[in-house]
Amino acid sequence: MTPVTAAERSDAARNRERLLLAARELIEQGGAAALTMDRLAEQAGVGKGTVFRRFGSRAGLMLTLLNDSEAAFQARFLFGPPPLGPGAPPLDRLIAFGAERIAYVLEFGDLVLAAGDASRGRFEVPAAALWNRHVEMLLREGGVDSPEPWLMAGSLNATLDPERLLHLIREHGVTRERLAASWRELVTRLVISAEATR
Amino acid sequence: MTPVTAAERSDAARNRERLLLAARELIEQGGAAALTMDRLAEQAGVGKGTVFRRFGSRAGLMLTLLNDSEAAFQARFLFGPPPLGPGAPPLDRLIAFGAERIAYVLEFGDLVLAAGDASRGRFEVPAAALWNRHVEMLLREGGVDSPEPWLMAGSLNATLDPERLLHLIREHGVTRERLAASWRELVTRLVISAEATR
DNA sequence: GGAGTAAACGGACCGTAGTCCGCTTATATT
DNA sequence: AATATAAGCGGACTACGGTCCGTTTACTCC
Repeated sequence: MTPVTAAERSDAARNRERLLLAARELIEQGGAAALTMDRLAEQAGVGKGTVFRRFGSRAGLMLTLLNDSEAAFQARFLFGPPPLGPGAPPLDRLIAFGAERIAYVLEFGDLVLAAGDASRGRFEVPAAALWNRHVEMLLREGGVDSPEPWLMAGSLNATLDPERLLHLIREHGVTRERLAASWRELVTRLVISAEATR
Repeated sequence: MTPVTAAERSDAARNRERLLLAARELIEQGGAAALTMDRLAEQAGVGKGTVFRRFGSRAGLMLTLLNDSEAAFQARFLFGPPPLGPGAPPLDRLIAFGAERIAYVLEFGDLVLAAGDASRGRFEVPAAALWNRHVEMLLREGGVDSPEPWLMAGSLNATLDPERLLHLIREHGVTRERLAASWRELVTRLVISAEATR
């Protein structure tokens, strides 16, 4: 039986495994900065062209490396237990969403940063569209009836920009808790404003 | 009389003029993308090392090129006529501030983008600290008593991130007016929330 | 098994930002 | 005017991300 999508050639599959393994090794040793495309190719015993054929760009590679944890994060806010997942009041879910994003950025810092370096900008990340829709939905449920909910949600998400968060943490010593509290204040005020004008 | 700060050597001054002139020429011809450090050095008839000695980095050069217009912008919101400058209600000034920033980013698009590429991140831009303080002040005057006004102001400014704005405009066809309206809605809701909890 | 073919491969190559260091020159001092 | 010196200069050099294209190889069909 011929597969609908052409099957991956065996050498391609083998090289993908090698590359992913080598990438994780390099990062474990020297952080994301130590992962250059040349070194990766060498470490994996593969030509440089192969690396780019596989992942498109350095940012694409980082995205692939983050894929699992990103999927897990998405599953948690889409289907997981409250307050992050469904079942809790929208404001609580919004607050939890921000706190979890901050924790996520903190955990994978450099990787997330490097993943955002795609030439077409860090707003092309497919996941970003999902976060936007999620925040948009929670805002609407929270009574924040915006004429342009998509833009409003985008504004809120811009607030969680990894570069900004990491800059505040690393250069200004701001703690994760303070960032989460600031996010909480922001979204709470929005919901309050919706209640006030009802 | 010896100047307090060592005077600039005459050849250095001459080269600075040459470089700035050449930079504006290159940008006029082919946009910011056409300004590479090698080309700039060649066009100005100086060595590459001189370019970097003068401006530190490509981002530093862009910052220098933007210096005048940035100073003008600052003067307008600090001392200019209302509603941007002092004299108008804080909410009106906030709204105007966002609208003007958006217009600014739109006008100098690529330059602003390139200026944010500094290795140490686009939050080191000295001007950013000023915008933050300004927004912080307007929030306080508007009754938004935040436990961490600095972070709250930073969040709002993150919303005006040039990369985000330009992405929305260029890739999604969002107009300046819609962006300004979204900003207006955001800050208005914050002020409303302050009034509601008074 | 052999031939045909499209996918995958590899590494030389390019353009870029940024560094380094031996040389040059403007300026201050006498 | 001669000298000293530190600021300035230039361009070869490096590291990096990304592209290109001639060559190799896994799979398919007979």
